[in-house]
Amino acid sequence: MAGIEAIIRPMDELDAEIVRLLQTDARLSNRELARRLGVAPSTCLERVRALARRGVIRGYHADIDLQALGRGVQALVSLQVRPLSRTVIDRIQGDVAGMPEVLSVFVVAGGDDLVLHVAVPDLDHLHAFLLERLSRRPEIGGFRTSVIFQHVRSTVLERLGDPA
Amino acid sequence: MAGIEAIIRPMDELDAEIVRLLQTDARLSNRELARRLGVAPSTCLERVRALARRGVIRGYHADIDLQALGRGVQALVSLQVRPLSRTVIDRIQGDVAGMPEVLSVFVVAGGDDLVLHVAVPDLDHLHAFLLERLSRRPEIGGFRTSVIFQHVRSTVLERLGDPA
DNA sequence: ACTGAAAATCTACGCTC
DNA sequence: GAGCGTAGATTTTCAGT
Repeated sequence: MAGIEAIIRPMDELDAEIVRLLQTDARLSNRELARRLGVAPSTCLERVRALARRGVIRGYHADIDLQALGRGVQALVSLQVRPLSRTVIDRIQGDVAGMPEVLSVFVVAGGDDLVLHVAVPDLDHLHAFLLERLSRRPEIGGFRTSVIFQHVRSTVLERLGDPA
Repeated sequence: MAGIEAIIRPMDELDAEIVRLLQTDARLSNRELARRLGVAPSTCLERVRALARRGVIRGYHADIDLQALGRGVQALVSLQVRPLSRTVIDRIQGDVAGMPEVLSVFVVAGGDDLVLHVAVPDLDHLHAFLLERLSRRPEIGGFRTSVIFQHVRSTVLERLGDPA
């Protein structure tokens, strides 16, 4: 089972290449995109729109340097939630996702229930965040913090598995 | 200490607003961007270019639905590296970052040394990845896998801390 | 930082296969 | 139905101020 989108409308080679190129540079002009694909601009435009309509392309975002935002210190915070219920998880998740320090929230299975990726100005701010924003919440059982030395994201995501 | 960029060239309110808007929609036309900021398009264009030149804007990327790529199953994999040396960490990090299953790699302090964020077609593929790509490596001491039920990313990152 | 004008691009639409 | 070419509208871009 590989996602319902693949059923509604399979992505052909042209779509895949568009997705690849726009992951690398979302500001490529439609004209340039068409040139690289070897198709007419009008064709390319329609493809890109269809991909957005189908939800394959979810948006276009500028990638900002965290240092420049004064947030050079990053950490992963793993935490347990109790009681572990849908309601409590959802509430905490919503709350933490809204905190400015938080880049992303993972709801996970296993020893931990939530993992937060946070970015703050310095270690003092990290400490304050942990003590004042997390420790105080009674639904949070305990947490473990790992400071991040380095973070590498892969630039282009390709389709994986069963090639239709 | 809030990042060297802030020293080289402080970001003013206009820059901050550009960064905010382009994080939300990287495909905003320069014209529209200028309109929302209340400045001339030429001014806006120069600001955007300067932000890219300074490295504040690191790039523009299309956000692709993982389901559509046939990668609906995500997990966090925490692992220990041994012997824990710069050389070994760097090599493993480079290797795993190149694996198609891996979305991102965190080098961390604490109980674990590396945390991988992976996305695969299904649980079988996840299992195979763990056994065939990770278990076999002698430098990897052990690992713990947490399947991800939900992942929320914050859409716009703001500057934090000491407002100059 | 703005104005204006030339060059490039976007995109709607009718056409062909 | 999918892709193409054209033409009119829009945008980008760079002088000069």
